Amino acid sequence: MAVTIYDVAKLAKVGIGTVSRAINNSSHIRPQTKKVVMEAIQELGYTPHAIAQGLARKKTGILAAIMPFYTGHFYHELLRGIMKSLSTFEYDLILYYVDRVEMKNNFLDRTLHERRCDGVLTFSMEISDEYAEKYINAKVPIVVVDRAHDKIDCIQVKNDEGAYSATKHLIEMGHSRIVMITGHNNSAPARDRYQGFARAMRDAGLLIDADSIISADGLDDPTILKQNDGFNERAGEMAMKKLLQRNKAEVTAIFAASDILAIGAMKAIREAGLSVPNDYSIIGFDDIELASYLSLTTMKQPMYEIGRMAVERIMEKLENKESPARQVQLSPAIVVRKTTAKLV
Amino acid sequence: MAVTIYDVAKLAKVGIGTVSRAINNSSHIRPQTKKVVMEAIQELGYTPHAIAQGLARKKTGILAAIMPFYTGHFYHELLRGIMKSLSTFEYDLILYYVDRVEMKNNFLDRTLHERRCDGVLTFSMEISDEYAEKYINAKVPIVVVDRAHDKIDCIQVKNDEGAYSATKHLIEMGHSRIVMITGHNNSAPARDRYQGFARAMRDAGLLIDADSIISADGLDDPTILKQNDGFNERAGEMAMKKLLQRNKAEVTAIFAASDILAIGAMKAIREAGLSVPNDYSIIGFDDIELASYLSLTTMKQPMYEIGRMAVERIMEKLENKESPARQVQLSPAIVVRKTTAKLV
DNA sequence: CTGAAAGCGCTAACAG
DNA sequence: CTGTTAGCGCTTTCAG
Repeated sequence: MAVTIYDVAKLAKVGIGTVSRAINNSSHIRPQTKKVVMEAIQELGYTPHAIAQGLARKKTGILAAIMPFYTGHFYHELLRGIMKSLSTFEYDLILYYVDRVEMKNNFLDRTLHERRCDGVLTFSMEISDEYAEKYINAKVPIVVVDRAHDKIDCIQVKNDEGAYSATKHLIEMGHSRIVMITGHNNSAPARDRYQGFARAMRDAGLLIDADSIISADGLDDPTILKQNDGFNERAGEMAMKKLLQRNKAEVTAIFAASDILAIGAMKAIREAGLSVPNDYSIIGFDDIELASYLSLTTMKQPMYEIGRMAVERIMEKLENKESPARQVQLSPAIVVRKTTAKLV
Repeated sequence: MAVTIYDVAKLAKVGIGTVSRAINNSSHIRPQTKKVVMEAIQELGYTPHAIAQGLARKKTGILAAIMPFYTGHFYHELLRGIMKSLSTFEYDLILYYVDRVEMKNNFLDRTLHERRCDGVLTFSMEISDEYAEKYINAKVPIVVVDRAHDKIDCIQVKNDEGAYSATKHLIEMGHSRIVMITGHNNSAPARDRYQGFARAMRDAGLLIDADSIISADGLDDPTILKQNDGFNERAGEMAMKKLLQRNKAEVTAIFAASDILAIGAMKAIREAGLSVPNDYSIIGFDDIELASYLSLTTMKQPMYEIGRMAVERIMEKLENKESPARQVQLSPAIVVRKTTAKLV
């Protein structure tokens, strides 16, 4: 058997309570006593049993991160920010990867009841009012990333504003016939980004109608919708193909609601023998790693920063469970590369 | 306070032992009794306290994954395989992200002593004999991924064989002046891949000398080595620049020991006003996501599969701690895309 | 300041 | 089959 607090106590000739005080640097212990205990700990190579501590302290030192599976691009930076920040707080992270929607509630329930973690972070997942309430009642701190909820803490980018800036950039480049390519209409980012797009168009006095938007919903291939709310490469490709067939309209620019959609669209453009930005200017959203390699102009979401903030926020809530919910919104920044150009 | 096993016992009018039997589907319980208990559990919405279970059972239901930080590319697929497989076994995963080498031993020690997890997976990290021994003595199952050790379980790709195939592909395309660009000479994959490269050259009766390899070690910029053992984009770029300056040699093909190095090299080639595969054929190693977007010919490492196997192997060891260490090696497969061409 | 003792919530003998 | 009890290893009163 491994060495326990009793072994240390025996060797140091003190009670186990004193050992506990020594390792939890309690102030109620004489420096000299502490020294003796520490030496015994050294000698035996003792490390507290995390699970036993957890049970006694009623806290685990663990956070849960529930995130969707499909898109590696986005989440790596987020994770980096989270892990970096977490190490400051001496907390560990359990990863729950959701690859089918049905699993979502399962994980939410587990974090709610199993008490394996002290708090939870969710990513790009709608949280229903029902679950929001459950978390509040159970007093399990939660922060929702990349999605909004007015009753609980959340951090996300200003989707509306970002879409507005993206569209405005296109307009400033001289484009007036602009089409938005987007994912599943039902998803919150799709809706918010559409609002920003439409607002920018209206503000510039430009025409906007049903033909101004091609969403994954309208595409033939039904499997397209399944993956990542329709924000996938194939959806972008199919949407662009659809646009290319509608050759009547003199569209000159595309606002893609995600980089992946933009990449799919560019593929379709290339395959049609056309080129970017000569035939079409295109701007994406996210600034995933691929974007820089493909020189895609896009709206940058500060993923690393968001990850960091999410952790800091949840640590605050862990300190003070009564701290009222706070909705944080960050502004995405435009990154101009080579897929957008002045209309000649 | 949340509902405990005592509440359930009281409501079901049984002892807590019986409740325990019911939830752990023990065979020593009358179906009728079990039914009553289950109903009580339903009614109260009881979920066992994972930490308390862990303490009593002496197992946590958690695996630790210790992985390096810097390269998102490689690890996403690996994680997917792991998580997918893990869900089959009802195990959770704690992620330890190593972003400075000094942290490595810290995490190894923690998994060894803290007993927060039942087993550990390490990735792309050399495990010293000292630690290997510690794991064996402590009887904590470990499987080492993407690195070898003869005393403990490990899974990796045949680096030597992969490099051989890559080089052979170049040779079959008619190239004879081939240079290998690689990371830190000290890293095991760099060494193994060099062996494969050299063997292929020799087998084809081709010249191989000091000029045939440019490693990150020989590069001016010292920061290059820091990141990911010299397997980074900048190192690839600098190495290629160095080669381009050495214009005397009529090198026509490059074997890059990783895709990221290849991408860096291609950048340098492009910036020199040359092109791939016209001026240089280039093949990478890994088949990261970017590779397909950039049409890079490369050696594919079956990451998802490796992740799956790592989990399966560690579950076996969890079942049977005496199971002898096993070294598994998978063959990488060539993926021919557009950066390699016949020499004309 | 420090030792003893009472839990934390559950599992696993041990009787019956 | 089932209730009771003794831990699992640690924290935290509670006396002293």
